Amino acid sequence: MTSADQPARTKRADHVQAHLLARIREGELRPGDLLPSERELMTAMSVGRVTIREAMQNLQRMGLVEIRHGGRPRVRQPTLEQVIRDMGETMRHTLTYSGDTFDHFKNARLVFEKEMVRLAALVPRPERIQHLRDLIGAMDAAKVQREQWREGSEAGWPTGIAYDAFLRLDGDFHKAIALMTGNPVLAALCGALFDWLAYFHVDRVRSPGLERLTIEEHSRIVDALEAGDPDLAVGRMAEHLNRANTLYRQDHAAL
Amino acid sequence: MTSADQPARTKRADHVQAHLLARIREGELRPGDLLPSERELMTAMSVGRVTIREAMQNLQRMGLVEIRHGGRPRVRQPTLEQVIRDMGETMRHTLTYSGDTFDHFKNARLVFEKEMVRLAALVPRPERIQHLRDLIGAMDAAKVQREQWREGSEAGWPTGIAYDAFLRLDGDFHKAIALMTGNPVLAALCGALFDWLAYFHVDRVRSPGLERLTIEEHSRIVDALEAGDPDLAVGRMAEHLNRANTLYRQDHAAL
DNA sequence: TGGTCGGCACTGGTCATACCAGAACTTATG
DNA sequence: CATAAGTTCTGGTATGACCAGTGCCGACCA
Repeated sequence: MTSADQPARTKRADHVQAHLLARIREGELRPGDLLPSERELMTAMSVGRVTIREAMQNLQRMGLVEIRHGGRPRVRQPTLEQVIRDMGETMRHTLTYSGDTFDHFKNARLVFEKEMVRLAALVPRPERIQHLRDLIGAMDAAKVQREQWREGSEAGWPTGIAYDAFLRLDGDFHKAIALMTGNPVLAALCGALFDWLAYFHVDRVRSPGLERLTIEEHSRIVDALEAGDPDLAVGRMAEHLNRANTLYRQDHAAL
Repeated sequence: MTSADQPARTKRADHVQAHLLARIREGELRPGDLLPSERELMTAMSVGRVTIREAMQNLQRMGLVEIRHGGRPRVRQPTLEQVIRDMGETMRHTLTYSGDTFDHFKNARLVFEKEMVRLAALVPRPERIQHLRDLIGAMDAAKVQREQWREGSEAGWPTGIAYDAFLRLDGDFHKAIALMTGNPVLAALCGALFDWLAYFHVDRVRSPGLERLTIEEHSRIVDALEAGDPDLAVGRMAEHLNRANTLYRQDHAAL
């Protein structure tokens, strides 16, 4: 794909995109710099403005530039986390309409999280353990807030996730465990998996008392980590996720 | 992100995109169906054609529709593999210019592959083993071809990977191991990791005799799998990848 | 009759121009 | 000197025209 093959006679936009990409690659345009305006690029490259726009939007979707109405485009340093997060929408749709992919995806996350907690148990640094406990404490505080929401609205669903603190902290917890491996890529992936699946989580509005259970399970995982017992930690993580896996809703629409 | 929040005052294109997305979600438009032409949608939704185009191109980037010059857009069923593959370009750039992310990424793959081979060793089904051996046999055959290429051109590099058979088979091998877990998501991820890193692989033009070494290592991994010895398999996979990890070139451009 | 070849209609791709809307810079004003 | 008003940048959209591939269908030929 993206073939920079010469015979690509079609799609001037791709040519423009490749040109700008090259200028960024070469370091001529560096993160934070402002790119020329569409009109400037238009005349400079002898193409129409729509062509420039198409190329720019591609670059924006790649996370390489940032476009704001009224201001000039800015070169951006793409982060793995950023890139992964931008897939969210697509991933959601794919998971929703790919049949058994959803289950395989949940299992893949299970495999992943088990390995994360296993590696984390091998190096139970005290301050990391304390961080995890702090997160659990925060979840305990957030529990109340969510219970209040519970009696409120039935939630206007799938139009985006109204991120409540509890859910966010839940994700942070798992991410923090992955971060104990010392590898931010693994942590980013862990966070992404959580976010993608969180969209299908239904426990936010049902299952009262579930927060307490989640907190307990988290605590026991931390205990295992602190004890430096990988197998125990893996087992408890597996329990935790397997229980949670029953709380996803898989709404296939006429498929 | 993607916030379907109401206060999204700007960007009619986003509205159009959301509308089309909804029609696909609802099942009104199903994979394989032809969408209305840009001009039809334009009049139907009372917006300019550029707006329609922007929305459609976003959907295309998401892998939800397929646009061909001269024909009507077609709804496409996005595959996890497809989605992951489309990230290739972006991922390449990110890995190239994110400093130590590259090393973390390699380590993440190491963690991942080790777990894959561990799981695979737990269920050493004979036909799977045979499949792996077949792949190794094919690599042996492809070895010659690549050695011929070696004396040829120095390779016009980074303009896309001229996929030689050996490299492809190498990726297939790792993917096949991941597939032994029975989870296609893991296999897809495995293949993606390989492809992304293959871009930085330099052993295609140097290190004569390296193919033989690769084949040997693969064989020994299969032996361990056949023996149903997870720890041994993991160890051999780790050796294999650690050796290979020295053969990536990390060309930071003026950063 | 059957197959091929041409042309027409339809589609996306691009251009040019004009205008709207948000951001930023400049200037006048208290 | 600070703030507010206004000018002039920027991207976002509409319109109409034309170019360039695709596909359909009918005419022509063997």
